[in-house]
Amino acid sequence: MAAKPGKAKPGKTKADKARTPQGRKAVAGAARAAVLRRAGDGSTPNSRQARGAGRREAILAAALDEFSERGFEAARLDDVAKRAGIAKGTIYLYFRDKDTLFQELLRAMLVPIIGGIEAMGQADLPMKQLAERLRDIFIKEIFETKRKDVIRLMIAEGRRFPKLAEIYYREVLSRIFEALGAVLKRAAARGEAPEGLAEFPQLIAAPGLVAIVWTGLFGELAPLDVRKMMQTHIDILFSSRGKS
Amino acid sequence: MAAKPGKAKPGKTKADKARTPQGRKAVAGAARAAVLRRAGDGSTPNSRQARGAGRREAILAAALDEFSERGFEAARLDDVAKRAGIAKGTIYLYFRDKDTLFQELLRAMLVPIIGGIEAMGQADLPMKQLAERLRDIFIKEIFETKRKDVIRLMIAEGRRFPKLAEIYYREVLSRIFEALGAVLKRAAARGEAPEGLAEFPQLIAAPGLVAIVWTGLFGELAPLDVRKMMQTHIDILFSSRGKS
DNA sequence: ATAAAATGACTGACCAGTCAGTCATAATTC
DNA sequence: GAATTATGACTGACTGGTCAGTCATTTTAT
Repeated sequence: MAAKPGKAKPGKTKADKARTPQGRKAVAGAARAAVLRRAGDGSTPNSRQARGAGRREAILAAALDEFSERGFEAARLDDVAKRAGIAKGTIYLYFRDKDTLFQELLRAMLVPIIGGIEAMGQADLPMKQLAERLRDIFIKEIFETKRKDVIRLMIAEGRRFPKLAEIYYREVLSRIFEALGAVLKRAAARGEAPEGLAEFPQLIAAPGLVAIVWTGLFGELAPLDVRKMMQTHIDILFSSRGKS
Repeated sequence: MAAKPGKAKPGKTKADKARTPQGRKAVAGAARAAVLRRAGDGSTPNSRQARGAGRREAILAAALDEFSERGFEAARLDDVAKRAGIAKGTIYLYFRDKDTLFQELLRAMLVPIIGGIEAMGQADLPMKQLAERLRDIFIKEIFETKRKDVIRLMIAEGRRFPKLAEIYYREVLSRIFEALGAVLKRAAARGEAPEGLAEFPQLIAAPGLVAIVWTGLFGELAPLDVRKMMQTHIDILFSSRGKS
């Protein structure tokens, strides 16, 4: 958060040229070649656009790793650049500043979550099976991917990005919980879900939150069998005598 | 860096006196007077000792506010000092560095939690009542106090302070969950708690975690009736047909 | 040849931690 | 008990290092 442009005047440039360090040129050139090879290694005789798109992806991926390893404040953009195999300045061709990079990262990772889940509200499965499928999706699509790190980031830093929290709530959570609430209400009418649960869909999601927070803090210290925990939870909520 | 007097020797003092900057003296004096007035404003004709004790407290209180408002990295010790009504240097008389201050703060706030809870394992109440009492303790002693902010801090920053996470796990969580597990096992034997729950006491605590995280992120946006949510949870876990 | 993209040295703000100096209080002396 | 000296809690200007963001220059694509 420092913006003190000042604006250097154009004009005196000629005089400076002599100062350019030469020794470095060769080295830098080599490193650069490697980078470019990497960027284009897929196959396409990389057009500008293709490369540009790739860059964005690379930056976001690197940023995710750095941010989730050190947190927003402690993460250094130099490291993000290094990890992405580019120079720091390049980041600024794709993102206005550190804040923007962070927010676009979370937004891009979090919003797509609804897709899969919202659709599920439609299928009219028995509640327990639906819950089990939900659990599988959670484990496969969130817990075992980097999305869990994104959620961790949201939890850890969300407070200082209220706009981000709002987006996440509006575009993701409120929709998921609304769908869940509807499903739960129907299930309760059929006697497949406890009364009152529909009002607090958070209680369905709670073990997921526990899983993410616990493994983040005590993962090595005291591993948690997440699938089993969630199964236990489901059995308690949706069947007096669970089958499996 | 310069001379290293450690305690100026008596003798040459006279000569130096002239060098003392004057312009500052008056200003500094005034500021100081204000500080001292504030420090002693309670009533005690502040003795050295009494003041010293108060300072530590004041620093910890200020640090809690700053840390939980901005996070560990972004919090500035100058602001902590300002909030505590002291100078930055003073912090270093009581804490080695920023890390230490942070860790001692969390440790001091978190460890005492066990006291109340562990005792409860003894009383042999019906499970549901025990759960309700637990919920009341949580709401009164954690959720409605600054301890919830401390837990939030632990969640947000704990990953980068593994030693702290370990202490928290060993000295607090493992004990609480062990006690809870035992209670749940007995309750299950009496038919008052679902089988399997004893293995995952985290499931009892889950709504508490939800409460803390939710209110931190979406508190203003979508308030959550924490007590009601927890009651719903208890009713589902511990009675087929809840009474209230 | 020209434009667009990328680079990385550089700048300036920022902040943890230091330390020489101050001064209220305590200890000692007369 | 008044005057003198010693103590150490407290201060805040300062240092050294860090890092977000800029921009003149170089590289690449067309």
